[in-house]
Amino acid sequence: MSKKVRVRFAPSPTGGLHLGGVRTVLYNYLYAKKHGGDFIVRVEDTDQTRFVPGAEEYIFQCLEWCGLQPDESVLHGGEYAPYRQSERKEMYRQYAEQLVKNGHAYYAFDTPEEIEEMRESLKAKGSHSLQYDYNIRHKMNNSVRLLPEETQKLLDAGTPHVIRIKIEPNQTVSFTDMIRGEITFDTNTVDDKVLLKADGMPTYHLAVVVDDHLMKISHAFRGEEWLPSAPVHILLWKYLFGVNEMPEWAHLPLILKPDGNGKLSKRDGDRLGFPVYAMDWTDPKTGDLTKGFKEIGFLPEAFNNLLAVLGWNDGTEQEIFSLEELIEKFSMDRVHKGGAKFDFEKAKWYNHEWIKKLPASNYSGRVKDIFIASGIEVKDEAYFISVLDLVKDRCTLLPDFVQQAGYFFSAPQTLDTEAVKPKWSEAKNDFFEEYIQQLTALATWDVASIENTFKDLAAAKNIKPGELQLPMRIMLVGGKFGPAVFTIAEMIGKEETIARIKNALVIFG
RNA sequence: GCCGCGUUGGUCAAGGGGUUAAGACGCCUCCCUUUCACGGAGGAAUCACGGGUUCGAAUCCCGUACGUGGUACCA
Repeated sequence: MSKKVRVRFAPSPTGGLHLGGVRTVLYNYLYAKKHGGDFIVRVEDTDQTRFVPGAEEYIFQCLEWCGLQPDESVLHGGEYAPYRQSERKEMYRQYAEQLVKNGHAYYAFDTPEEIEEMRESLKAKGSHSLQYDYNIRHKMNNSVRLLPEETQKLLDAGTPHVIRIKIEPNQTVSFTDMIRGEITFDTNTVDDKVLLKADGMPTYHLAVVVDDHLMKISHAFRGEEWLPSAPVHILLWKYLFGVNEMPEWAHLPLILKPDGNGKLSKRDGDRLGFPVYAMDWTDPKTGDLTKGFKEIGFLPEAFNNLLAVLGWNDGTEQEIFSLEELIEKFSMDRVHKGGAKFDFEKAKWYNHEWIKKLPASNYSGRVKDIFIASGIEVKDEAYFISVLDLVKDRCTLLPDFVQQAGYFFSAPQTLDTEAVKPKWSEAKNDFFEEYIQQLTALATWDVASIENTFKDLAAAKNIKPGELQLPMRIMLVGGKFGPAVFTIAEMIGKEETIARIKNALVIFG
């Protein structure tokens, strides 16, 4: 029972990486790391019709951004290679044949049209099951009905065929799910799933069992959408390798759309204006770009955090967790059974918390890129980071820094004159004219000097300093936001401060 | 239709026979700050429904409703 923990994430490289997928990765990763095990990524590319160029590389880029590196994968190697199912194609047939030999599977020669016909007639009869199962398999074109010679003849002639699992009726299949406990199925409701397709590729059902066995997977975590096909997998384990060898299962709850009902999909993100994919994904066929969490300005720390607690918590009031803490505290039995609606507002809150929590140097590189893209030049790295640290309380998404810190690097393009003009007066104008003089004469340029000069002069002019601070802020910042105004003056320097006041005076006057 | 799984404020959720049913997001009010945030104090808002079991049910059991997933030679 002291089997080494080995878990796997098995994506199908068909497009963008959905946040639910990332959460599955996360839970796998956390479980593996907590128990000193291995995290494997196996590419499930058995459907050649759904091959999408670039999708596989993209998935690994997403994992890298999240900091969830596999121990074994297509990219990272490992002793159970290859990790791409298309490259393991030859391995699967023998298991399928073995099942046929043992009477647990059979060859089926039905064409798609014939199957369609079968369903139509079943529907016409008012049957509530349209499945290819024990009820109808002896009426179909397969080796259950055919004589062995007939079957052999078709096989020899190279007739296209699949191999289907033969589900015995009137049985009960049950297993223990780490999250849901005992789950039971009646085999009468399970259909004869295709195991090996006509093109020789396995379906997911065969491949997942064979590969989990070959790769010595100890725990299999996947989305709840797989629950209905679990009995097929259990049976396969039973017939092929024995249920004692079977990994422990956990079916993770789904992530639902925020409004209405149903699984969260890319479409919902487009419709509601938030990302669903981890990173930007461009469909190579249509050229359509779908925005990712990374690109709209999320921090990987926040992304992991918010995903981890969407369906899990440690039982305390803690909400902010680093990856290390998650590894330490994660446990599958505290994962929820029910699906959770995704709340983008809360997601943003997590990012805000992480921006505040982390030193700006942690993400200054990314912010710098955003600045450059906005046409703002950053020359002094240390100054840049100190500015970011000063304003980070005001930023929820990385691009917010452009608004919140841009004026430290270039004078505001526009001034919020409406905030000043109604109360503007000759006296205030005089104050600033004279303030410029005094600032120019200032020996030391620091917050205290700038502020004291301001207050002394205001007192001398008999104007409340408060009435002058907002204009001063608009002059330097352009709007009603930002940290203490004298701190800003200190940081942008004497020359720049005076220049901005002068410029504003022209506009206000 | 059939099968599986689920259901605590608008959302994420703690609690698993006796609690004033935590906390967070969002919303509202106030304090701090003559900016915006941060921070702090407060507020509105919840156990899907119906039956049991029990002295006592959000908690256990059974139904119902609702939701959700599956029902492919897709994963």
